[in-house]
Parts: sequence; structure tokens; C-alpha cells
Amino acid sequence: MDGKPGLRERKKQRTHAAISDAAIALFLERGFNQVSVAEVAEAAEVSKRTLFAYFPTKEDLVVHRLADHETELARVVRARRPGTTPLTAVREHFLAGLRERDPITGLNDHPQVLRLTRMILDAPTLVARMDRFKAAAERALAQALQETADTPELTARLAAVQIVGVRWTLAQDNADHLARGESADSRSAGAVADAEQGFALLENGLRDLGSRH
Amino acid sequence: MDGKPGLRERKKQRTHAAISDAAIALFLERGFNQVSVAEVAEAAEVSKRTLFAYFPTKEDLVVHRLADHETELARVVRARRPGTTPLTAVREHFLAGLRERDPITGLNDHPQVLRLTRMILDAPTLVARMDRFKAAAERALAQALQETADTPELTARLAAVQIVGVRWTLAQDNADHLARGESADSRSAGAVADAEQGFALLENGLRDLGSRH
DNA sequence: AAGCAAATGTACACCAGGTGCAGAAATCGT
DNA sequence: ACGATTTCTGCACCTGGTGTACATTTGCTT
Repeated sequence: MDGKPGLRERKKQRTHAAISDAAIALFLERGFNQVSVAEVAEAAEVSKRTLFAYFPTKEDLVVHRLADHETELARVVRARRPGTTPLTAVREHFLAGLRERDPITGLNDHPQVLRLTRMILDAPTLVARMDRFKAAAERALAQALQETADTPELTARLAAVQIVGVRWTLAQDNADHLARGESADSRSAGAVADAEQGFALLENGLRDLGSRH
Repeated sequence: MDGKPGLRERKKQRTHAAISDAAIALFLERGFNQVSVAEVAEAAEVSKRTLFAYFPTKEDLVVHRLADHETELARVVRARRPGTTPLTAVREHFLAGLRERDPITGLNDHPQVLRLTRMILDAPTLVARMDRFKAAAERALAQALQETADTPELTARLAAVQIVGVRWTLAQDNADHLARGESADSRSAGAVADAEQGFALLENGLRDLGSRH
């Protein structure tokens, strides 16, 4: 059906990749704020105007690579085995991610990944973009919960917020450890334990949160 | 000791207020993106440079009014009566906010508030800023939990993310209802019920989230 | 009351992200 | 091979934000 993408389409994809690659390379080398889009455009041999035709904002030059992850949890929940609870599906997926050193779990210590993480954290506008990203993931998950767990809308949204928040925090925490020099392998056990604790908290609630003062 | 603020200080506060008021008025009238900071500066009879001396970014012209709320939950948790659980303290505080129609609960239908909410939601950069705001609230709450509930750091952060997220979602939901024309009074009962449900979810966990598919 | 130091405000030039527009160049279908 | 359509480009322009050098105001001292 679509055996031939057509020259136009192919060229578009090449240009897209060329711009993105040039951008990431420059950003990693000198930092997000220290590189102007004009420089990126020049490095990619494209006009500034064309660059903005492919990527609506400078931040998108980085963030578009995570676009798939935006709906990842929603897909996991939708694809769960019958009889499985959404929370269980997400937990298992996250633990699998840890084992596979999926960068999104924060447990990947390849230099490239570490530098990328560092670069993002050093750029406030990129961090802000990540928050928007997280919010979008919440919405997607909420919808998946509502549709597959027979849950009222509000409950779905509340649950989604909690689940995404916990997963995000766990990933952040792993990334923090690695940023301080720990290796993925040595962090691994702690990461698993922390994940188990986080998901247990989600499952059992905050009932046991201290009442002393 | 500080009975007299001093002329310089008073003038500063007046200028600060003048700029902020001019900004809000213009933004409400024509929308955040449709007003340039230059116009705000002119309306406040101040140079652009001075405006930026008072407010680091355009968004701050709006968001600075919420600055107090950033640490609100943290303060509530710290000031809770002995023998009270952090979660209980937050729930009671939120319910009190609903009764008092505190705008931050989303249950205030004064035209000014509605228009402000609308204005913020219509401006992506402001929404992004609210997300940053939320993240800061999470950090503050996490610290309060850690210090007053004798909780390990990660647990505190996980709990904080969940609590702030739920409260935020509840407020959003109320604001949505009012934005669709419902009055605060007619929404009130539903808001309370939803809040109870949200906090119950927090307390009891997501254990009962459907496993069917 | 005078006068000086510190703080504050201003004008101006400048940078970077982003957009509108008109025309050049490439691609596509025939 | 050719016209129609997309895509790319250069250019002018707007806006948020900053650096700098100078003017003004305030506070304090005597």
C-alpha cells in the first residue's frame, strides 16, 4: 500500500533527522542556552525559517524524541493482560524498564544519556517543557484508565496523577543517583527496592503517614 | 524597630503594585499574549527596564500573586495539631477552602476570578508556569513531611507528589465546572463529595482500581 | 540645611526566539 | 516536458529580556 514513501516524504524525514541531530550534537557540546537556533539551522544547512517549519519551538528540538513516551503508560494500561490491575501493569512495566536500563527510568548510565539528562536539567525552559510533557502523560493515562477500568472520569484523573507522579519521582531519583556518579549496576538494587516501595504506597495509600508532631 | 518602612521602601511597594495592577488590568482586558510588556510598562508609567527589575519575566506579572500558595500545603502540614495525620490536615484545609470559596480550590465564581482563570488557561506559557509552581509546591511539601512526619526522603517526595497532584486535580475540576457556567453554590456539594473521594483515594490507595479488561 | 554615597530609574543599543510574506526552487502528476 | 503544488529561503519585523552608562532620587551624616 505504502511501499514507496515518495521522494518528497523521504527528503522530509532526512531533513527532520538532520536538524534534530545537529541540534542535539550542538546542545550536548555547549549547552542548550549557549546555542542559538540560527546556529542549529546553519549546522543543519537549512534556513532558520525551515527549521521552525519542522520544530515549532527550540525546546521541541530536544523533546520530540520523548514524544512516544507521552502515551507510554496509557498504552501499557490498555494492553494489560485480562485480570491484571492497571497499577500492576504499570509496576511490571517500570520494573522491566529498570532491568533493561530504559533511559526513561533514570537508570541508564551511558555517557550520552547522562549528558543529555544533565543538559536538560541545566536548562529551565527544558525542565518546564518536561512538566508539560508529564501533564500530557497524565491526561493520556486518565483516558486509558477511564476506558479500560470502568472508572468515573474524576477517579481516573486522580489515579493518573498519582501514578504518573510516582513513576516520575522514581525516575528522577534514579537519575539523581547516577548524576552523582553512581553506576547503573550499583544503583539497580536500590532502584528496584524504591520502585517497590513507591508502588506499594500507591496501592496501599498514605494511611500510615505519621501523625506525630 | 521597623515602625517606619522608609520612603524608599514605600515607593518600591507602590511601584510594584502599580505595575502589577496595570498588567492584570490589561491582560484581563485583551488577553496575556495580546499585551506586550512595553505596553504594561507604559501604562504603569515606568520604563521597560524598571518593570523587569520588579518582575523577572512577563509571567511573573500574573503568577507572583500566587507565590504564597506555593508553600501553603507545607505550612498546613507543619502547623497541624499534634495527633493529626498530614493527610487529615490537608483534607481539612482543603474543605475549609471550599467553604470559604478560596479561589485556589477552584470554587470561587466571582467574575474577576473566572476571567483570571480563563486568561491563564488561554496562555500556554502561563499554564507552563503553573506547572512549575506545582512542582515547587511538591518540593516544599515533601520537605515539611520529611521534617514533621519522620519520613524518609523518598517516601516524603512520593507522598507529596500524590497529595499536591490530587489537590490540584480537584481544584482544576471545580474550575472546569464553574467555567462551564455552574455557580459556586450549586457546585459546592459536588465539590465536597469529590474532595472526600479524592482524599479517600489517597488514604486507601488504588488497590481497588479495576482489573477487568 | 548641604552634600555625598548608595540605591533606583531611565534611555538606548542589542540579542534571541519566533512569525509573515513574497518569491525562488524542488517535486509531483500527467 | 510542463504546469500545479509543496517546500524552502531570505528578509523584515515583533517581542521578551539583558548590558551598560548615565541621570535621578533617597538616606544619612555633619
